[in-house]
Amino acid sequence: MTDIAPRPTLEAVAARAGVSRATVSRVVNGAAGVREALAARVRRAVEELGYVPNQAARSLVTRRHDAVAVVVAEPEARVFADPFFALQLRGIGKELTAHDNQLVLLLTEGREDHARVGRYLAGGHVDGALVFSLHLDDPLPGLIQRAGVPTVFGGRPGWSDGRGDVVYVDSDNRGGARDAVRHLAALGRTRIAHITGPLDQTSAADRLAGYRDVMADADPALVVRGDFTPGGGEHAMRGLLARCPDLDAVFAANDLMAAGALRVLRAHGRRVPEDVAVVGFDDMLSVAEQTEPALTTVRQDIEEMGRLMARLLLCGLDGEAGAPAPGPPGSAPSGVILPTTLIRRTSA
Amino acid sequence: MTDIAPRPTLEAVAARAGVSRATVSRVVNGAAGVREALAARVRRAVEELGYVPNQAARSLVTRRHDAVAVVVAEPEARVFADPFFALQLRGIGKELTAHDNQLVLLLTEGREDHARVGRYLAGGHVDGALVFSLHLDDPLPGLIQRAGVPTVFGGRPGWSDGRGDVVYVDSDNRGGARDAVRHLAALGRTRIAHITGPLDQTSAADRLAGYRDVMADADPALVVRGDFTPGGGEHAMRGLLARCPDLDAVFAANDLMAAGALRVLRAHGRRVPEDVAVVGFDDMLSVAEQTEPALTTVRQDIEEMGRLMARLLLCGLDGEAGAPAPGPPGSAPSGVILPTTLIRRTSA
DNA sequence: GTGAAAGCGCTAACAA
DNA sequence: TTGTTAGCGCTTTCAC
Repeated sequence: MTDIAPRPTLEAVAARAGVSRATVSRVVNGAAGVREALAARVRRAVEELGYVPNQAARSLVTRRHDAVAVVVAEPEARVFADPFFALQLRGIGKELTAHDNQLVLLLTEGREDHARVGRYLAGGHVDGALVFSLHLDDPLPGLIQRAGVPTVFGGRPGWSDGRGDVVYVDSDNRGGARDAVRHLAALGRTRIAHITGPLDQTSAADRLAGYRDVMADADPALVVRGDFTPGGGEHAMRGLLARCPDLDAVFAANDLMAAGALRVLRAHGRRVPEDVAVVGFDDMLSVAEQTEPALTTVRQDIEEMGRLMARLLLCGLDGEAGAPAPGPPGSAPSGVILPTTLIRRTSA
Repeated sequence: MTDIAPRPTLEAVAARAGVSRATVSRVVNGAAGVREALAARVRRAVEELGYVPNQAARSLVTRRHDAVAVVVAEPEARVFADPFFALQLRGIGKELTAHDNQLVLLLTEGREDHARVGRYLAGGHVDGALVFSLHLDDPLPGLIQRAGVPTVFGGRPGWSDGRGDVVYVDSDNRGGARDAVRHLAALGRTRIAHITGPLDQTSAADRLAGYRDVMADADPALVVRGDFTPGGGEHAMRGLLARCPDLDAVFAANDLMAAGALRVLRAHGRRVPEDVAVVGFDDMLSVAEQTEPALTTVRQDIEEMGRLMARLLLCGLDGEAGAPAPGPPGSAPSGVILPTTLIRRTSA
């Protein structure tokens, strides 16, 4: 611990420099209109006293905190296991830092924590929030809305249909899925299966929708539900193989499940891509490049998503109360959809 | 974004409840000495108005924030890749939450960010800091000390020799290493090699010291430097095999490197544990249980370390200025060392 | 038990 | 250009 040296105040600096508090404030905040001679005196006093502005006092009057909360409604274990978040966070961090904003990471490990997060946001600690991983029935959005904190969501919120002004950033999950399935079809595959993610997440639902866009009248038995984990992918693949032994392609809703599916296919003696072509989603390099064979997948620019979320939030913050997105004023729910690209490797 | 509804103040609640601000404050903060009837009226007013205290105003007077910063001086990528941090963070999070404190995660990606972190801490946003992953030459401790923020370090700081009042929590790296090497010796091994971590981290240095405690006059060629990564472990193992083909045991300074060493040993046709016994350090389950053969290793209770760090910090915070650790007042550098245990699996 | 009043350290009109 | 002044919303003596 450290000695609790009473930190010098603006007042003290002013006294030492022989000026008024207002002048010191101007210098400290880089406002124009202070004669250089005085400014120098002030800066020296600041230096000598080791003055650092009291943020609480400042925030009390400016109502700004230059801090943004990132809320991840997901148990920590998953957050840290998933390179997805790491990348997204990096994008966010870079953008925030560039605008001199602090990133405050709020972890929640279960529902009990949501109230705490709600209180934190409502307490006016931060200027805005970036919120991830909402499931359909999540109470957090409600809490946040009530807290009145400007928010940008990561991924299309499931309930965006109902409510009004929702800003979010998402990948083109549906379009990407369509590309993946079309690619398989172009390869001449006709029995194309789909392993979905948990359908209470819009990303999973949208990818399924993309699959259906192309495979409008496919055998329903070809669609099986997964959970975005490798184990889930294995399980789903086994089920698929049992029900539809004649399948010749699989589109998995993410790379992790595709990796699981690949293992099961091999164990069952199916060659990839000769017998069964496989496409994933995410282009999570640590997975997609390591599988045997390397995975053809749909790439999304995750870091850019993060950066964009931060930019959108900051930009809305600047524009005062409303008008967050660059869209026309009074425009409806504004989502920004980032494009995806199919990355061809060897699995399809 | 959301409409900027002017949040109700204490004043407003007081007016609505027909009492003074002081009374509302008392009720809101759970202070005793308010007649139940009044308290009920106040609570109702709070409810109706959706009142939430303005933390900036509160902090301005109380000088408390009920928030603790966790500073990880490590590129984000590593933080999120390493289950070590996840566990530690979980421990910290649990303890902080239990005491109604917020965890503010400060990520740094390179030296440029250190100044920003320093400013943040000095700005009085948090009551204290938990700091990790310091390398020997890190400038952060200096910044933090100057910021005058109570701090607990994760892992023994390299410079603790010089400065005074440093509180830290660490595993018994040296003792654990001794146990590991003694175990190998007890198995009858005599040519016991050691793959170290980066020696500018005290954990690595301490483990090396433990190895030397037991192998005082071992062939220096048996010690080779690694970097805590699997690749580093492989590289080190190859070097070892080339220099000392007669080695019959390896103690790696962490599980990741042990896993790499195991791969190389297998590639070279050495059987584990028959020809070469291998021991790791950490007991990182996702690694140690997955290796072939399963890894004998030194376990440290990482989550407990995190919890303890938080407890120490909070406890110091309560005790006002000084006396952080439970040690006698005026006691020197207080480090808390957690015990380790050897976990026997099949590799040794 | 309850209220009145004095700040916490800062910014932002407004005056000078 | 610089200083004066009035708060920001809250806690906390100190009277009542």
